[in-house]
Amino acid sequence: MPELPEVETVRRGLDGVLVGRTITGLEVTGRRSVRRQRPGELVERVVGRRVVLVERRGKYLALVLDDDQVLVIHLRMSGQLLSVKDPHARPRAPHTHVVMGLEDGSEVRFVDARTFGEWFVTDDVRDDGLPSFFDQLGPDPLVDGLTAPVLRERIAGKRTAIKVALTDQHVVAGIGNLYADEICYAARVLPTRRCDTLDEEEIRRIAAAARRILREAIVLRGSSLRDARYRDLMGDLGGYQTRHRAYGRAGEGCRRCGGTIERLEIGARSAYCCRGCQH
DNA sequence: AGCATCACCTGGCTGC
DNA sequence: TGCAGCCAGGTGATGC
Repeated sequence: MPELPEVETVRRGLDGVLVGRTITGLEVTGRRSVRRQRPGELVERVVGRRVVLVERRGKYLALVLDDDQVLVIHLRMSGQLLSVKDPHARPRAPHTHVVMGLEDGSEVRFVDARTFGEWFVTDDVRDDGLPSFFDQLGPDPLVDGLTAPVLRERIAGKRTAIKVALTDQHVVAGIGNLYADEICYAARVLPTRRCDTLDEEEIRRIAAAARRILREAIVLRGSSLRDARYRDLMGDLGGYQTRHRAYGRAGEGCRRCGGTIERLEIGARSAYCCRGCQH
């Protein structure tokens, strides 16, 4: 499940293969991957355009085109982008739903088994050339930074669990179920703690943990889990899964206090934590 | 308005 | 061994 570190890794890959190149073809074969507009409209508006910039906010990828439109891609649960240099030599993987052809003969393929991911093009952009709906997102910890005062202001007065707030893209952009657990664990705060019960020191620890963990996960090119099959643009696995301290470790020992990692449910989502050292 | 819950979707795993 | 049924979760809609 791609979150900020995985999407940022893919963005860096796309930056190398797309910027300055012209999109020579776009084939939409999946029925659900393009749903905000007719697939034919997307193809017509995008083909022939040159990519001038590849940006990211939270889990959204934004390909800024030379006519000021933006091609937006969200991977959601299982979406994968793959760069293929020699398309005829490599058969398309099952669940390939969109194929973008480039002027150098290479392709970028969108593979998405669960079909939650989506592509759409918009010309509703801000002064900085990025989609206007990005205004609805909270600060991106990597792009905008996430200081303790900013986090305090974003969660002020909230009665929800801190984990619910951290994974709410309107509060902070880019954190999903996995990194929220890792951040709460590193901050020694239970994911179930109500936002309005957190003191200054705890908020400071959460903000610091978010910055550190997301940065470290990007260095290791994201997390590839056993079931989900996240790979980067070149098809390589990430390496951060070996650093997980909470997520997916129910019943295993806590590496900090020797307690046991528990699996809880918060709003029908799993949450992993240690009651021994998170409070 | 703010918060909780549900629908969407299917590969892979569990258990009988 | 085969297969039914469950689980995973980001986002937007719906309900309270």
